[in-house]
Amino acid sequence: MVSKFLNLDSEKQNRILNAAINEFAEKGYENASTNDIVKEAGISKGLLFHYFKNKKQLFLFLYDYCIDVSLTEFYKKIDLNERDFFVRLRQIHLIKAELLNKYPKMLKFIEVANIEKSSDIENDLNVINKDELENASKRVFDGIDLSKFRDGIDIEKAINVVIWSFQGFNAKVLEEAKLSSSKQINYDKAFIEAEAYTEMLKSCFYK
Amino acid sequence: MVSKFLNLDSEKQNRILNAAINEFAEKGYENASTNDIVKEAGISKGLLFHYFKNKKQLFLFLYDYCIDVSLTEFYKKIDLNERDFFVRLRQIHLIKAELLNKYPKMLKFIEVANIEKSSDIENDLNVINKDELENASKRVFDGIDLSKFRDGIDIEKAINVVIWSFQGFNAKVLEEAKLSSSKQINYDKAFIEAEAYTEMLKSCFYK
Amino acid sequence: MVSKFLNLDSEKQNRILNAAINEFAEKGYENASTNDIVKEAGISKGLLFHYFKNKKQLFLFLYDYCIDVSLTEFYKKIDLNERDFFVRLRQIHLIKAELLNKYPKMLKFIEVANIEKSSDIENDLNVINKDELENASKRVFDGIDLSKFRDGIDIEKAINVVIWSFQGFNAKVLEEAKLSSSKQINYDKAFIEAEAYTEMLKSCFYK
Amino acid sequence: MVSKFLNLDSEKQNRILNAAINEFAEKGYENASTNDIVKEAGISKGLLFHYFKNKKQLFLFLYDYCIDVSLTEFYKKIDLNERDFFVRLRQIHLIKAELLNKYPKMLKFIEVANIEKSSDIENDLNVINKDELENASKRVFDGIDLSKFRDGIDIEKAINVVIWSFQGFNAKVLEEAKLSSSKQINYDKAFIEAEAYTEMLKSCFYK
DNA sequence: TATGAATGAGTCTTCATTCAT
DNA sequence: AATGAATGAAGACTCATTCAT
Repeated sequence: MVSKFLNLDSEKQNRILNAAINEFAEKGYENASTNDIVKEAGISKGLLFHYFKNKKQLFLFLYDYCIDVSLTEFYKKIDLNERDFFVRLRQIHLIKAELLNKYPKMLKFIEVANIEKSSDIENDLNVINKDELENASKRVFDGIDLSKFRDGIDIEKAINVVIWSFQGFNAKVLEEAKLSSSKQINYDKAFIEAEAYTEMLKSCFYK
Repeated sequence: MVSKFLNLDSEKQNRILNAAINEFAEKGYENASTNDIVKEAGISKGLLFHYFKNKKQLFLFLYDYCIDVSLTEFYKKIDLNERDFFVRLRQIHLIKAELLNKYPKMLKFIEVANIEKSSDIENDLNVINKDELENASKRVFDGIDLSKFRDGIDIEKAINVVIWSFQGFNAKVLEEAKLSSSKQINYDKAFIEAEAYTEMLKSCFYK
Repeated sequence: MVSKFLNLDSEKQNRILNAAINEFAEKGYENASTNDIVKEAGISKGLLFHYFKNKKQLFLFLYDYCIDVSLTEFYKKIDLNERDFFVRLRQIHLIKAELLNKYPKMLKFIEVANIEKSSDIENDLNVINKDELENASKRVFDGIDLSKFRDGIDIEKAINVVIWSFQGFNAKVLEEAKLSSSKQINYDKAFIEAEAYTEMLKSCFYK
Repeated sequence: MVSKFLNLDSEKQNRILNAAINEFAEKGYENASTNDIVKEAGISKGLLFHYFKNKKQLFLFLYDYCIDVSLTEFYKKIDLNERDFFVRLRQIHLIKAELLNKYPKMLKFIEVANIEKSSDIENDLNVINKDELENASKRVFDGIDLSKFRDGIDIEKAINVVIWSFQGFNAKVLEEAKLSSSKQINYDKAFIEAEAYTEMLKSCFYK
């Protein structure tokens, strides 16, 4: 069924893909309207269900697709020869920002999908989650130069602390942007602050 | 209107409260069914709308209610005389765990509400968010003994790193539980690990 | 049941009466809300149904009541000694205008009731219609001096033509007011025009 | 949306049209039930709203449709070469009676629509009213031979008197039928009476 | 392959009416 | 007499999904 979809000329394929990703990203699973998707994609009601047996399968397919595309791009861009952990981490964040720029809806869709509460979806998502994302986040730190870390330190934990710190930092930046009058991220300020955190954490965990 | 509800005998009040919190926590705003709520609460269709003029007002009331109840309990339990940051933080997490145990759906509801995408809800929620929660998270660290922090360190940033680290740690514990066969949190292991993180961070930031 | 209502102190009686007449006049039978009536009257839900077994009975009672009150006032004001048909007719219209001023909702209610399509109501209304209004419209022209009419004319038909003409004229005045910018009746102009019609019809039917 | 409806095979189109006109004519706008309409038309709930976005749009469409159909038929039948006012007027009433026979519900619907109090409807109706009906009622008396009227008479007023008289006469005939045992109009008697009124008015206003 | 008419269970909400107090 | 909590059928409308063409 889905294979039929993959044989479509890519222009139509993309129209459908974009329309659907957009709709789900904007409204979440339950609230997204297949009606609006076909309208936006310029195809008929029946055709969508010709390619995807139901809304759920469409959603799950899109999730797979978005993960694939973004991970592929991600690994294309990352420089695994860079062995310094903090430099690598900064790289990762920069690439994320690039992807967010290039595929804003796609990443929003992934985020929305991971939050999705609809019991219809939740279970089936976890399966893919494990297989695809888990080893992705491992590979991302392959080949890091561990000798730079202070002796006696639990390196795994240290790495986690750094990663979590930057997760938290990102969330803070986003939240501040949302509450600001301009609703815009102040990238310069954020970058300077990020460097300060980096220095602090480096002084904690590096020799 | 809501005042009518508050005059109800508390048994029925609780049945309605629990049914509604449960439903919203499980399915989110849009997908929650007022039909299912009344069925679960064992009341008639009309009665729900006798107390709450519509689904939205019910949701907003519940949000207020849940915030109130959990913050009240939180401040009743927290010992603001404890001035050590790490001890205080451990306290906070333990209280959170307790509350999660006592009112599992309530906290899930709050979380779900804060994520809610439904444009119907989003705006009205932010207002309450800011006023109530913002200064709550400030008070929680009132009276901390800052003299214990290493000289020359940016204390605010250090505190953020610790908080974010434990946020990440908690998420990891939950995720691991979800993927485990037992679906249960292994509290002993988690506690030991948490202590290790605490020690590591203390050695980073404390004198 | 209704007799209970009539024993009420007249202040409360009036509050209920006015609230109900108002509501029905404004929204018609089906669309009127008993909820709004009790709210406006400042009484409880139950009390209304204590006095009137249901919405229909309330409506029918009000119809009776309004007909009674307005007819009573009407006969109190009309001068049955005036024997000239056209003078009497002018009198009738002036009294109608007075009543409309004094009891605007009441007359609007009667009008709305007579138009009412709700099958629930329609039949039961006709019964009262016949008994009460029929002989009212007869008495109104009691004692007219028929000798003033041209010989050989069918007086009944002539009278009908005059009555219908003024009915039509009134409707025209109202319609013009509705479509005008001020939404107000231009009474001066209307009066002059009415006199012209009167003269024309007099010259047709009078000796 | 409505265009979808117009492409329907006319059998089903008519089923829907008749069911809806019937329901609205019988119960008025607010009280009419879309449930009953689809039941009567033998279509599903969803289909009605596939063609008409809501109850209001359906009602407004029907109004347009009914006006169109009845005016078209009316002008097809009327003989604008007949220049005598009274003959023309008789013609008009005969055609009305025919239409009433052919499309009883349609005309009742139009009447009901013009009376409609529902604020939802009232405004949107007036617009169409003015444009369509106003100049219709003018054209209907185009080309009347005014030279037949008595000199010195206000012809416009005279015409109004005649029109209003027959309006009143029609209402009387209908009312009498409603109150009669047979509930049927006695056409023979009505015709004779109408002729008598015609003669009387002719002798008033014609040379 | 492609269409879009058709379905009907489901949505939230209203409202006249009842009844225990 | 008076209250107002409680009912549940009915209201308009939505939407994923099917199917004849």
